Amino acid sequence: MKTHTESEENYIKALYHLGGEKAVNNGALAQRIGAKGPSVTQAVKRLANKNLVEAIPYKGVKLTEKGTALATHILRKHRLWETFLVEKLGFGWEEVHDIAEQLEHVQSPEMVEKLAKYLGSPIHDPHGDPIPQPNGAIPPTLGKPLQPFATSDKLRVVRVEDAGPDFFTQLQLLNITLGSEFTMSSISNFDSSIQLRGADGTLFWLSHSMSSNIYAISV
Amino acid sequence: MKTHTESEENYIKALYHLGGEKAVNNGALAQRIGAKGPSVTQAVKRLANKNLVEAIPYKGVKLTEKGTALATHILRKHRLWETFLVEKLGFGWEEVHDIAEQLEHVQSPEMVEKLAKYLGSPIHDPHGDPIPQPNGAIPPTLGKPLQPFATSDKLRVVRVEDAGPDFFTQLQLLNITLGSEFTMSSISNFDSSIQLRGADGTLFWLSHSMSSNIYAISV
DNA sequence: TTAAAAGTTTAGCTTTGCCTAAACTAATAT
DNA sequence: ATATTAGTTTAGGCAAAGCTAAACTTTTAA
Repeated sequence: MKTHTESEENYIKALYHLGGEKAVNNGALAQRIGAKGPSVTQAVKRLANKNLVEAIPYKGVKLTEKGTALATHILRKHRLWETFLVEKLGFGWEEVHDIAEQLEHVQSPEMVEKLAKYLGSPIHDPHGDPIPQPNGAIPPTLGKPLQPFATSDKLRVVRVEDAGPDFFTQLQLLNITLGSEFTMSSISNFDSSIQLRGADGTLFWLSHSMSSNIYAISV
Repeated sequence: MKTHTESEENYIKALYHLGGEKAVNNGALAQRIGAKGPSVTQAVKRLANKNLVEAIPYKGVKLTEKGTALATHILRKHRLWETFLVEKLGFGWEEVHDIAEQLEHVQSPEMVEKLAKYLGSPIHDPHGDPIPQPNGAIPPTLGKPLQPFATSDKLRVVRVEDAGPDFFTQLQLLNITLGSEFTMSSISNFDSSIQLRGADGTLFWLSHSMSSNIYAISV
């Protein structure tokens, strides 16, 4: 049974995030991985030899079916571990990404499934992102940004973008977590900032850059 | 902040198990690591450059204080993860070693301490082996083999050696786990096999090779 | 005490994975 | 339409980590 290096897995993950099915160019991949162009060209060759990607020189790279399957499996592990770190160990949202990045490379199919069961077979991680299922199926990505909602709509926060530590700190200050419910109070025509009313009646404003990283559903 | 490769950590761990303070020779280390002599000689040089070991050519290698500290920290992680895998995920004794071997390389001091707390700050792992504490202190190694006990002594199993999958299977068949209590029924002068009586009155024999891997205390 | 056997190190090769500098291809702007 | 710029790939280097074969110590046995 073939196994993959961490570097290989990181390239596969990057390709999945950047393109999914579509082709990705050298530069984008290099930036994402944090390596230089030639290193990427070389790495892509190794991946192509293992039938994880298809590459056309000067044009771009894309995942094969095999590569996509590997990517979703790694993503499953990543998001299960993030769930573990937050729900069981008490880490904050913002702290778990780097640790999960290490844990996702641990190889043990039995452990992954036991972990999933232990966590209650979740289908969304602590950020609200879908957790790929054992068969590779991806649960629906929940919610839409706040802009489209209309005044006096009731909404529940179901997902947040990973927009860096400062974003998470701000969420914490505003007491916004997954599952929080609000009523749409008003939208500024000037700068697209949004006013929400909390369950306890408190009113507050969200800048556009905050609200565009917060996803909600109607309730 | 310096970090170490997995290979380096594996050598440090091997040295700790083989020698502790004392010097270890090339051959023993090679066997333990599963590499050939020249690879070991080379690896030892890298470790010496980082002040993790002291080596005298043709004589042997031993851990420095820094190396020992690293070894106990890795061992702490290993045994905490084993505890997690057994207590929380429901793995059997025999299955956890290889997975813990991967998990022990994950770097996150905060996670280690949160994990420890989550597990109830254990001082012994599922095999009864002591878990090094954050300051490097090693809790006492519990129990002694069964031979020294006298007929009609009451004893509790507190530790088992990792003597391979077949050993664990046999323990399972005999219904022996950590905490099991028995009465010493008799000892054969012929082949040193031992007869125990279980709490439920059942009598059974243990071969010498079984009993010498089982450690108990008087109760 | 010296010769053979056993163990260790050096020398030199391989792959992974990263780098810089130079060559090459593609895109864009006059 | 061509020349410059931007992006990509080759060429050649380096470190980690493994290997085999050959050289060199150390130990053991005649």
